[in-house]
Amino acid sequence: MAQDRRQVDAITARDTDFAQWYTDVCRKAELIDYTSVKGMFILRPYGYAIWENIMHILDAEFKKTGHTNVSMPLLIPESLLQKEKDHVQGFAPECAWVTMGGNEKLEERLCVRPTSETLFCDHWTRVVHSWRDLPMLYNQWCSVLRWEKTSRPFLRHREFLWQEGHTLHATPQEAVAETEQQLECYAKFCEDVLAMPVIRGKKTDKEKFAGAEATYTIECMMHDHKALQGGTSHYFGNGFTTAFDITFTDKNNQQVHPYQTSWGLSTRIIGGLIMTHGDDNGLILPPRIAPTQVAVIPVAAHKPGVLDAAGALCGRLRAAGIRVKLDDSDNSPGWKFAEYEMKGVPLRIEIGPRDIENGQCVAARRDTGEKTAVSLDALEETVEQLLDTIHRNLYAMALKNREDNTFDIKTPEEARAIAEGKGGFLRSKWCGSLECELAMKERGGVSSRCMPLRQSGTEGVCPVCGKKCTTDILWGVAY
RNA sequence: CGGGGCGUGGCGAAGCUUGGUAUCGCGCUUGGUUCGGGACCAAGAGGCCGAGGGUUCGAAUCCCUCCGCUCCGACCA
Repeated sequence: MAQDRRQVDAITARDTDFAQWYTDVCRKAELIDYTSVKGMFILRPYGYAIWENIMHILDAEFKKTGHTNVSMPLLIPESLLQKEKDHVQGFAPECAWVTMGGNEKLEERLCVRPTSETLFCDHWTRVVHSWRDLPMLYNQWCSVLRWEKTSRPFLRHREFLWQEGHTLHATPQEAVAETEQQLECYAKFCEDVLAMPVIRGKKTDKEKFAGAEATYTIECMMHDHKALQGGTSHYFGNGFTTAFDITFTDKNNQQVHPYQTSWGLSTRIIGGLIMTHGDDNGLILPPRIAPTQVAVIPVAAHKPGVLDAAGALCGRLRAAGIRVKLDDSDNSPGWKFAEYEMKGVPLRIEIGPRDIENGQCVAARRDTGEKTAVSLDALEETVEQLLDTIHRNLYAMALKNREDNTFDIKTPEEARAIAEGKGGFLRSKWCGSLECELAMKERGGVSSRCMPLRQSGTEGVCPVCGKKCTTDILWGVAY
């Protein structure tokens, strides 16, 4: 891997200062711009193009499982937000409020939605009557607002884009199955499209969503060994539906409360993408999500035949369904190489007079830097293979990073030593008590990430209280 | 919200201690030569120095207030 040579001075070296590297990449790859309001970010065309691809792919998946899109209001009356007490306690500290309409003070202040459970519930009280109305399988693509104190591009915006799925079911079993199905949908998406290995797990009571009965998560490890929650799926039981008095008549002619779920994935995942795959030369985008999969660079473009050959090559790739961009600007080839590396384009193709003579082009992989000559006779197949190889290599490298940095720990102090050193996921047993979880934070400096769905089933002892228990849990430092 | 660093053409910086005509690199524009890892030459354009107030004959520079960015904490599905 020829990655030790940094081509782009403008980007801080990743291992020198990871946080600065991250910010540099967001800016230099033209993903994001700052605005005059703290915590509000602009997704520039290239950044938004990544989100558009995420939307298209996920939206199609949601529709395969029967979900439909809706659009809910931006504002929530305070009285509505307060109907479920755990929920309002969780969100009230970070709500922004509208108090004026024109020049007049509003009778009741309105919260800018931080999440829309209450809006969906309010709607459902009016439209759900019979078991025949269930399940309700709704989703919306929108932005929400949370008044965060500190903000970072993609990882923590005050306003961020996401999708929030909200569903209602006749039985708890059905609702739990929905929660699990959507978690798996996110996990597959991360692995198969974003080349991000994830751990499917369940949050502890302390870490679960305000108002939820159970919260499921996919946890990803970033290159700096910190954890990022990639998406969540919640099972609500009938807590909200009881608080909002949503009822339906079941098959036995009984009035009962339905069971509810919600699940969300936000632009934060783009931050995860950057921190999972990026390197010293900038962003690296996995091929299946990259807005541009192949950048074609003509070399000595002024010489006869070069631009034509480059154009023909692009046409063939485009016809094969590959997202390709021809850069015929008058920047030098070297400038273009650096530019597309910074922007994480997975594959670059160079074509110059020498190649044309030999009936070939040169393909350069973004992940390894490796250059190979590609015969024009086998162009489409070779490019498709290379893109596929890049996806698998990115996944494998991310997985190796996670496996190499996951450690078994026996005490909170052992956890602290690792967390304060190189960091990583820390694996132990857990007795299930809040006291021990808090002690891990206090003495170990780590928070619980999740209890993996795939449990070993073995018996061990809680690292804090020493009680015998079987639950596997992962700890770590999170974004 | 606490502690540190920072704010000067589009970007990155120097100038501030010791007040006196706005400086450099990159980028941008035009023309020419180049073109296989961020090319070169020449000529240009572009800045009420984050905002507001004060001190002074005079403020990028000194003093106060505010805002923003950033890092570390706290907080945060």
